[in-house]
Amino acid sequence: MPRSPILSASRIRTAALHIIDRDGLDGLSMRKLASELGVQAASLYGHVSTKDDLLHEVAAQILEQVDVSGFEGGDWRYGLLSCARSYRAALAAHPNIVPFLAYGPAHREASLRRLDVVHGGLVAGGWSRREATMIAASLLYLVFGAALSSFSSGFSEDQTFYRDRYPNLDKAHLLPSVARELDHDSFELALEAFVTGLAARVRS
Amino acid sequence: MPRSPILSASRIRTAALHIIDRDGLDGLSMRKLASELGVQAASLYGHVSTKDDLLHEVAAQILEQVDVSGFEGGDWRYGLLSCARSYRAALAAHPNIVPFLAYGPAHREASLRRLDVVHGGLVAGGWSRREATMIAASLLYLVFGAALSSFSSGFSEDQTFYRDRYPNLDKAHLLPSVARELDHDSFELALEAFVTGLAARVRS
DNA sequence: CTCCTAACCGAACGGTGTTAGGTTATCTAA
DNA sequence: TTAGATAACCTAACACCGTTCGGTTAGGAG
Repeated sequence: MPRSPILSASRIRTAALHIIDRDGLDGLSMRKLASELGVQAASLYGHVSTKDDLLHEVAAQILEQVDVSGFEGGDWRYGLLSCARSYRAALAAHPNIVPFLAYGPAHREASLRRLDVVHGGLVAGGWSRREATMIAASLLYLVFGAALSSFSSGFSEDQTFYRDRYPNLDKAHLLPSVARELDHDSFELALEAFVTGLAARVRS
Repeated sequence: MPRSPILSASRIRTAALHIIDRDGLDGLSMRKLASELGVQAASLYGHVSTKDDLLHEVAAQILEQVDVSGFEGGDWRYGLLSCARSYRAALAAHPNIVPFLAYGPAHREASLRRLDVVHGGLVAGGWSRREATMIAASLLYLVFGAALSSFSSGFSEDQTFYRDRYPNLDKAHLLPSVARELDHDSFELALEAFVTGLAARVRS
């Protein structure tokens, strides 16, 4: 073999994700990525076919961490809760890439595999196929909505900005310092209310 | 006054939204926008400070259509349901701009004004301020999640793609032809389950 | 020692958002 | 009627982007 490679698909993926986490999705450029790897931009294309493709690979890597094993016990409620929490945790670890992840989850192998498990678990739990599809979709709504429109990255650090303008919002709990906790609690509230509502529906 | 203007902020906004609806968010460039307005790209900057700013103006215009008057009757459940439906309808009318809309809704004047109303309506309905904040956040999760990770733009038209690969997903109801209806029904399911779950919580 | 070949580089193409400075057309004031 | 003011638009350019083509280089295989 000629020349030992200093690049690899895995190293590129790792560096790309690091840049995205640090500089945002728009902060990732092939030139910057190459530069941080000690290489010229053109060299990347020996390992990655396209920037879009690279992003999909990074996306798949993140989605691999979503755990749907909670459905194995046969309890669809526990399956739903644990899967949603795992999903959210995976997204919350890399919030900057969520907008990309949210675009067309149904085209992603890793996403479909998990969706299939969720769907199967729901049907096994007594839901119709159509209902299972809708519930799985709702789960994605919640998870992606929570990861995307989170408070953490939403409100200004300057509390006085909200004072007088929005009488109901001028509260300390909107400060970014507690926003992370609020995001978590809001997601838990939404998730539990959703599952509770589903359970109520199955009983009637 | 010199020379009658052929450009205006409003005309630019309208054309921009039209391009976004037709060609997607990435399909909007200042040069293309200018071209469709019969003008050179630089001319746009007399009416719009920045492309990002233009997008925010378009976003605000869309958010203005969200109706939160449902809270006026004093019934927080109805308020929540009607506001969520109105919100989703506004987003679903222009799905391509949703990824931009989802990014930092808390920085947008129009969004905050509505959030304030929702928050107030929930507090008036007996929820604590913190609970009201979390419920409002949950509502955004649902609405943006539904608008963003919708089935309509998710699954392949080619049904055979899913056959054998994902045994639980190989169903006719995943076809894009019915995906729009499925999206709507899934959102309704999620929304009603969520509100039902909240009502159950308030009763206990 | 030579050849082969994979890994990387330099330079370029067409595209992007944005800006500085110049032109043009119309309205106002003398 | 004409001169000036000025808003609206344009030309040209900058720095960046993703991507490609053709070349160079380093190291193992014969």
